[in-house]
Amino acid sequence: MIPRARKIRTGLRRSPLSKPRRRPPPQPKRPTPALNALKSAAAEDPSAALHHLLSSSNADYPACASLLYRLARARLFPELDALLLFIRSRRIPCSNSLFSALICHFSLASLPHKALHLFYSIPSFNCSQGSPSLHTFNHLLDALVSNGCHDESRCLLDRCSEFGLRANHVSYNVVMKGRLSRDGYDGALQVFDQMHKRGVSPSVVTYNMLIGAAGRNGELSKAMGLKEEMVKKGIYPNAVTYAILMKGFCSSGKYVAAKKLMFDMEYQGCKTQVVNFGVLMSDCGRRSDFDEMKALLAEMRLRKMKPDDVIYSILINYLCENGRMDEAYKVLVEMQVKEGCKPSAAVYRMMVDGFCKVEEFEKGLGILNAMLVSGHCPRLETFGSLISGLVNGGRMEEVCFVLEEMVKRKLGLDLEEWHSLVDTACGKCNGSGELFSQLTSMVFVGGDEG
DNA sequence: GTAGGGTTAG
Repeated sequence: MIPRARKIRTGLRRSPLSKPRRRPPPQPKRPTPALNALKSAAAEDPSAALHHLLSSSNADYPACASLLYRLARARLFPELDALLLFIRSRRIPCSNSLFSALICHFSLASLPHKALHLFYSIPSFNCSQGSPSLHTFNHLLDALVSNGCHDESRCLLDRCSEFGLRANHVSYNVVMKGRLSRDGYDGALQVFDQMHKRGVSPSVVTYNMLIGAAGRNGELSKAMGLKEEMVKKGIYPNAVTYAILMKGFCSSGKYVAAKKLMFDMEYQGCKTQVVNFGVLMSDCGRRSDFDEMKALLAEMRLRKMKPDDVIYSILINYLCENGRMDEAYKVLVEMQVKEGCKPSAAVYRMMVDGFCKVEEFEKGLGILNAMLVSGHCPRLETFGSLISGLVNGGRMEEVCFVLEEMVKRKLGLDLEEWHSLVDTACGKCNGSGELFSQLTSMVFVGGDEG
């Protein structure tokens, strides 16, 4: 498991086929000390990098954009606001894709109104198109819908002409997703009708959402009927459509029918993809049918399909849930060696939690180490269960290692967790003062624990 | 950009 530095997205990558641009003025060969300071600060602390940038004279788009992304990822929103004000006042040119990316970050941080505010302020920036693009608009709709602002999203959809935009199928699909989550199938159907009245054609995604809703309601013939309807309209089901249908069958306990559909789809002119196997694998996992899971993997190999990281994470997840940690570990190694799949944070989490569950805390610690080295950060709960396990086993050196890693990541235990940790440690070692002081010397890092 | 197997998000 080789650690790899995470790439910083600058939004500046150009295709080799894109037109050559005017050559920029020659740059000095050696970076200035100020630039060096900025670079090293940016590598460590985006907030420090901001202060350097605001006081530097050569703040250009690349520097600003990469710092904006870093601040957004670190969720340092006050700093991000300051940088946006700076970019606006300096008339630094910026692209619509930058605004889209920031809107997505605001959405993930549950700040839909911040996303809305940024969208409205786009014309005040030196933005390449001068106004928001349909892409940016659709991202904003999604930010609202994903955060439960259904009425705002519908309102905005009706007002798109004010921004010089014409809503497309994606805009309606996003709003339909919102209605589906709030009002179910019938609500979604209202958006579907509205779409039709306004002359926007449904897409395969539109139908996939309706089919999914029908399947979740257990209305399998309705789901199949929708598939026929789309074909009649010349909208062709894709592998995702079949995956959604198969999932419907599985959730009604019809695994065999789902599997048959996976074979039938090929005859209906749609190539089976990994996602279709994923549906079957998950259903087998829920029923702890590991033999069938193995058979599915063999079938994939027979078809020369490469199991991806998700397929492996399904398998590992259920092996861990069933306490079959030796097998899970084998699969973890196999996915990396045989397929070159990099385990995701989720897979590492499953493995650490799985080892904790069977009380093999040292093996859990080994996985945690690999996880940290590969640049993933465990959840607080994962850290917690590992620590309490190690404390129970009296492995204080390891506990301190884990606590130090938490401190590095500004993760803190709350007061209650500290109490239980200290209680356990003292209980284990008859109130050993040394252990107690080792533990309490760790800094409180949550900020307001007192 | 929106749907989809795993999920902490990407």
